[in-house]
Amino acid sequence: MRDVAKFADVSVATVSRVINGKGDVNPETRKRVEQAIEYLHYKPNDVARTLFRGKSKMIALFVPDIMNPFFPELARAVEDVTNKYNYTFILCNTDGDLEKELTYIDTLQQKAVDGFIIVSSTITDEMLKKISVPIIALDRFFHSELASITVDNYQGGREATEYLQSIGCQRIAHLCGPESASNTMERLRGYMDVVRDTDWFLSSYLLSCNYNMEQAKVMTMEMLRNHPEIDGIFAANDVMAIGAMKAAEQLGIRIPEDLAVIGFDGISVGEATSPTLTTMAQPIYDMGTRAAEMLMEQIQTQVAPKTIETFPVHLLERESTKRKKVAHG
Amino acid sequence: MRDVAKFADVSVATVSRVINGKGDVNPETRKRVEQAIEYLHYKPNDVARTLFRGKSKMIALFVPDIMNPFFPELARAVEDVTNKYNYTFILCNTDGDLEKELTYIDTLQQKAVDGFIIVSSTITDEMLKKISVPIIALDRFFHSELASITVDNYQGGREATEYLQSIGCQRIAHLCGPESASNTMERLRGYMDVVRDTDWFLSSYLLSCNYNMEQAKVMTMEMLRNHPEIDGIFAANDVMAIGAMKAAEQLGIRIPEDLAVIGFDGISVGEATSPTLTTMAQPIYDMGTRAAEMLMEQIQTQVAPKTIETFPVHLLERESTKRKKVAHG
DNA sequence: GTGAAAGCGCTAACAC
DNA sequence: GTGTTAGCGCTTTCAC
Repeated sequence: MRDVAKFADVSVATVSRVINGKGDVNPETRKRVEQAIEYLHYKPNDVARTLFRGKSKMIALFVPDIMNPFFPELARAVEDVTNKYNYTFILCNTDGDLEKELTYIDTLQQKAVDGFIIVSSTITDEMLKKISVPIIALDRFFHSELASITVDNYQGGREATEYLQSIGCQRIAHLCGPESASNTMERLRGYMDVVRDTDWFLSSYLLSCNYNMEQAKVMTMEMLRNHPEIDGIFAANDVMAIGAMKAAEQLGIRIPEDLAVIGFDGISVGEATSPTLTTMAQPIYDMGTRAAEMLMEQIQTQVAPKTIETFPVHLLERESTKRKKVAHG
Repeated sequence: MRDVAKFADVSVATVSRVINGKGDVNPETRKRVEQAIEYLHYKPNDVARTLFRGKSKMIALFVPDIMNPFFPELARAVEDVTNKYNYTFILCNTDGDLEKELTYIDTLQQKAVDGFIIVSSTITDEMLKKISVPIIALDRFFHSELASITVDNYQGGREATEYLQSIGCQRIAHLCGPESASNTMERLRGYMDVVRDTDWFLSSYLLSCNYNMEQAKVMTMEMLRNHPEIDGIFAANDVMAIGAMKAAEQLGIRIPEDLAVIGFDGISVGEATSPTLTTMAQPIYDMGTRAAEMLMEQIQTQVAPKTIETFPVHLLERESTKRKKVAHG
């Protein structure tokens, strides 16, 4: 910058004015400075700016694990928005581990990140207190004091279950995610409200699986052996639904003829399985976009409106439930 | 920091010494400073350190698209290593777009990132010249002046093709990736060296598909219609292999009985399809780890040894090729 | 319209 | 063993 100033025969202050387009600069001077910048290939040092401003134009996204296909799409959406605003995007895998989250928070705040978007089941007040910049909860709800973007998980759980009924399923099991995650608990509630008062419901139709495919497969296999009467499975995410389908396949149970399977999320892998997976699709990319936009707004305006936004889910009917509709009941 | 100094009744220089463990500090003074730090919850400002040092302890990974399941695993590996070294990890989706890459390079160097790991087919000398920090090419080779981590793509292509022959395939087609990518060109060369001199090979058995599932499906469908004699497909990545399987399914062609399919990469989605996908598996996580370790080393030692490392691939035999072995020829 | 100078928070000479 | 100070590269009052 000093070089530029010298070259254009002005002071660094003027160079700064030109770069930032702030303050009045004589058009001729401006031109001279611009040429000097061009000629010297000058690029402002962002670190120095950050030091002065206390803002880095970086935001971070915390996800439990990027290897679950749900999250790359979310990450992609956030990155696209941050690019639009000329921000830099930092992705952090937390493994759902509070320690890791806390470490990331410290490190990143020392680097003056301007905001956080967090997918986490382990958000604590301690954690929130540490964070002095805007923060948005995504995919999982924490409490009403924290701005959040989620889908209507309860409604989704309900619809998925009712849909299985509507295609003729008489015994519907549910694969639930980890208890700590608010989203899966809501989906469970939706399921329970449909099945609780039926004459067939058994508590052993309810499996707790940690959003994990391998585990879902093993547990489903055992359940289907003990309960051959099950003719429908609602899995709380697509990855578990795929595990359930693998289990059925291994047991020689046909999908969808003997057993209908519906997942939750709408990840594109669901199109790659055979049969393709019916699912309650979330508008994943839109949610990521919205969360990022909201964060940008909070960063720019300095106000945190604690908005709670809930997106709808929609039924994506594919092969794993494609039966002729049957009258039932 | 001034607050800490005041509180501990020392100068900022001493505080700095304590924090960095450099220079001699009287044990008692040290203790006092440490207590002050503790008491005031002091965290050093990393931006100021970066400004002074010219190094940010951040590295960036460029990938074409995080939504291809191959890359999350790579990204995960890199992140794990950067965490180990207390570095911060920045993920960038380039969409294979040179403009985006160039923009990222500028932005990040202004933020003083310490190194780059780049998965790209569009690396240019112009790009390399812009980068004044260590850089490693991953998954795709550029030229011998640039350190790189790849697999033996030629050997993999060869083995995949020979394997299809060994299980009795008589007419083997190949789905190729984008011409600009060195990896797919090598796989193609491996395939060609096996089939070129056979009496059955036709140039129309060779399809160019851009690593894209939808496109692979459409093109495979057309090829299988025109060439019902094809009984084996080697796809240059798993995503295209899945597209090919979808195409076969839609045409009522049975896998593996009528048509054997082998992919390349070894992404875990290959286990979720049915039939599960046979593939030439790359040690994805190891490659990511190695690239990151190599970068860390170059950053620390300031020397760039231009190492070219080639990892082996191995055959992962799954259902999409599970036939009884047949004598042939 | 432009320049001089202070200061963002830290580190590394250099004194003492 | 510890304090003083210059300076990393930038922005922004405050004079002129």
